Amino acid sequence: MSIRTRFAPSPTGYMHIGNLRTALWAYLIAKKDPEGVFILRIEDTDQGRLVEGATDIIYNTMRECGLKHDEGPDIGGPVGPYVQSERVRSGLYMEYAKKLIDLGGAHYCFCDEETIAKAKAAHAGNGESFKYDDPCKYISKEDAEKRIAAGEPFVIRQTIPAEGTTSFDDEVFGHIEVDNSILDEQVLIKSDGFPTYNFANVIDDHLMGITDVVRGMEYLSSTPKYNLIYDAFGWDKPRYIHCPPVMKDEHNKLSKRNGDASFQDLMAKGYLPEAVLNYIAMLGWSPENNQEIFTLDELVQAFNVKHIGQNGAIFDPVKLTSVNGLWLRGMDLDSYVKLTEPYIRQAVKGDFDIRKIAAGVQQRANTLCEIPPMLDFYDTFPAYSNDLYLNKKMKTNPDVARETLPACRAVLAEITDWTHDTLHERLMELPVKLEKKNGQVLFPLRVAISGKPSTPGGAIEIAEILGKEETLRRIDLSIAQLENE
RNA sequence: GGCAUGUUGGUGAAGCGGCUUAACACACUGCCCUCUCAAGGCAGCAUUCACGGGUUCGAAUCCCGUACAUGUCACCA
Repeated sequence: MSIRTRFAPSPTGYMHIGNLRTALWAYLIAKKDPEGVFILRIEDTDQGRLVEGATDIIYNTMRECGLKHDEGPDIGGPVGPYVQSERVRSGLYMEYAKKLIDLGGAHYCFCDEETIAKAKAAHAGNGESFKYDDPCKYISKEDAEKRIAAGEPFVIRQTIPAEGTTSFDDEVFGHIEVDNSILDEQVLIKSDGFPTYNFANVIDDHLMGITDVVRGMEYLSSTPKYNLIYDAFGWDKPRYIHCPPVMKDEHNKLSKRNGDASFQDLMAKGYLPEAVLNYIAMLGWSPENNQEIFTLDELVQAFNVKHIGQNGAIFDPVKLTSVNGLWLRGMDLDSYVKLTEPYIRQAVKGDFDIRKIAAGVQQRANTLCEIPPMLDFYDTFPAYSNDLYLNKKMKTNPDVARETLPACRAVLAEITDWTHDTLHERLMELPVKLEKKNGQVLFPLRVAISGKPSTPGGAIEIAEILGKEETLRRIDLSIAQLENE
């Protein structure tokens, strides 16, 4: 049987990184099987928490990442609808809930919240798990139905066997076993007629033929309850892959509430979707070899549930930045130019060769946002201090500059073929002639035409891009500044 | 508080009884290269795997206890 996985987010806000990673892993697990199907399902049974536009964010993020689903609300599929609120309307969950009541796996409950809260308060601090002993369990079905017909509000709760244990084998955490006595008789159908996550999720996973349930480990301890439902219906249970959390630091999970990085934020900060995906795939998972950079397709090939770890992984923006830089540097120049031109143009409005500027920046920028600040000296020659000529390693200082700069100027003024090769050839004659080191000639030149302590490119590259006229103009200004000191 | 799960360096982590005086990557430090900064190359960076006990000829790897952390105990997902 081919693998079917699903990503089932609630449209309650932005897509955070932990969520995205769950989606990615679910995708990888499905796609590892050539016949595998990856499904997108929207879980919007909590009408009160819906956030407008949240569904679009989910679609957009998935699309930007290249996580294409095979079935989902927007593209349909054989087991739709793929939005839970639409399924509610067909009465589907209620129907299954009633069936479950007949099978002894659930019961009607008329207790109000106050009663339950009181029972809980009375129990507090006695050293045991609280479990509400629902008196409604003992109401006969006939009586219950009479009360419902009379208009009394009700919920449907799961009925859990008082004794015994329930266990399952998680693909990541191994064998998990709990006493039924501590399992909560959770609400399956709310008083508004909507199912809870706990119920809708089980029903839909079964109806949609999900073979591998991939979700956060916060569900680990409630999984036995879900299995009890599968068992009551006599359904096959899926494989479970519970994912360890993605943490912000040692103590806190990444969460949107704290304003932690969402996928959108990372895009705005100049990261590539491919790099983000690449990085988060490895939060809690590691490949069998030492490969670090993976395309999505390579991830599909390399991914293996057996190598998912059990402990929470801290999201490290520094490492992400490094991975992003590797991606950026690995691009061919054409694609790089296309990608970065808007960023370059933020800083460079003048008529310069964008391609050459891009080439200089490619080996240096780790994120797209680092690009503009590197390039601010092209349009306007910045004010700078003569102290910039002082560099111990290069053995340069303002005096050296006073000596070499005029020589550079003279050589450059004569060049008619303003190309990288010619500039290189002619400029490299100078150190020999002046009996200086290369750095003593080229370092001051670079400072003199850029006005910056560091630049994306050396003197020759920058001079080439600036053009002859502007280069000479800047040298003249710099020589004048040196003499006025 | 009950229950569940986890604990390898600053970070991600490999390892799952001997090949480990713990791989790899990021970060950091130093050196090399070099027209700056990067990139690249090389080297250094846990004598030790939360702690305590046990099993074993042998343990990061198995068992028990302690501590700590996270999750869960909602008509939220």
